[in-house]
Amino acid sequence: MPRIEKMQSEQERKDQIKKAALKIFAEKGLVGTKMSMIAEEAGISQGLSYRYFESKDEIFALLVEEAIEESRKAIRDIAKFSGSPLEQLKAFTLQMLDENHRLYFLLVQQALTLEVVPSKAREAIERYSPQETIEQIIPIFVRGQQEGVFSEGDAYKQLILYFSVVNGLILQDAKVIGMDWTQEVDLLLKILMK
Amino acid sequence: MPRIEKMQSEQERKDQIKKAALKIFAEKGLVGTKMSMIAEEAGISQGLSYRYFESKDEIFALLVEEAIEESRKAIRDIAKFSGSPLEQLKAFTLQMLDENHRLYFLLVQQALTLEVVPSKAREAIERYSPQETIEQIIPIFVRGQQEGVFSEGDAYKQLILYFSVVNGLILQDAKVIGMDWTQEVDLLLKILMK
DNA sequence: GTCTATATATCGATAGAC
DNA sequence: GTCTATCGATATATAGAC
Repeated sequence: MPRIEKMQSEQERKDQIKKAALKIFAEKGLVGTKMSMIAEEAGISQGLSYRYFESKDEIFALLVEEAIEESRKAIRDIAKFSGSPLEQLKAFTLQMLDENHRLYFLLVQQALTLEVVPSKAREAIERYSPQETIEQIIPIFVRGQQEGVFSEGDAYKQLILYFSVVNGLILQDAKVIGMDWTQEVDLLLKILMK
Repeated sequence: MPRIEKMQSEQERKDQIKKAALKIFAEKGLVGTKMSMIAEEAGISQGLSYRYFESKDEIFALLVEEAIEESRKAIRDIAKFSGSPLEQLKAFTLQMLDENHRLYFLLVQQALTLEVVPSKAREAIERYSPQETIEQIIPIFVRGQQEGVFSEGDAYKQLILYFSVVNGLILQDAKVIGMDWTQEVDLLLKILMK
């Protein structure tokens, strides 16, 4: 008879470690994160993580892949969301700024920018280009342009700028003085509007 | 007779190491930067840096202080710059995005956000609050409001958002697809405008 | 399964040869 | 003045006790 309870526990343990690791990685980056920090955050001993994961790099790569998948999912969701182009972009922006998504975005940012990443994570990151995100949003933006809501001109260029701005805000949010950016999304969207 | 040539060489060596260190620190952060990376970037051996600087932390703290001084100088310059409030803010923004200033801004960002910084750098950073930057720009912004160029409402809040956005762009710039943000400053300024 | 103790690798910093 | 070799500290990863 299979001991389902035990299997659940193992998965829960893994999730517990991953959750702790995500928080620290997103804040401190790969090299800035020590396994002892992850262990402390998870409330376990330093050595125990290695019963559930092979290495620090493996955990990092795993989280990066999850983060990218989450990002893709967020883009798919925006298409389903019924509303004007402006409302769709606003909803997507709010989702990016959402507490649950922030850590993932920060992690990808770390992987994109800050360090020599493990080869597994490197591969995932290379497949995941900013262009990929933008290109899926272009149709929505163009529709907004046709309706006279968004500025004319190069859609790709404007969206790259916009999402750089949002990404930048997420990066800042963690540290800079407590401010609820979600209230300010309308200001950000002015970048794109006529 | 003093050997001026030798003294120049020593200072030049120091500057060479500092320049290399700034580039790596700005990209990788304090813990992500290895002394071997700095040495390689400067084209010297790993041990030689220690003839010119006491420690990695000392170089980092030194650069942070220089960066903050540069930032303060940029703010002083904007006041001297004659022009409309909009032109002044545009000039300041362009200066922030300028290649020569970017690395310094990135470094301060690293010190503000990513890690446990050496106590010397910590002190400099604590004296240098984002508020300090904002508060000096508020008068310019308010003048623009009175002239009907900028949006009404809380000047502090709007400027915090604006500079978070610019900081975010600088952070992205290093890695995201080659794009000359300076051409897009007018789009950014729309955040502040009516 | 979890912890403590330890082997191994890496990096900051120093010493010594040239 | 610069490099190479090495020490000491710290961190990753493993081994062994419970």
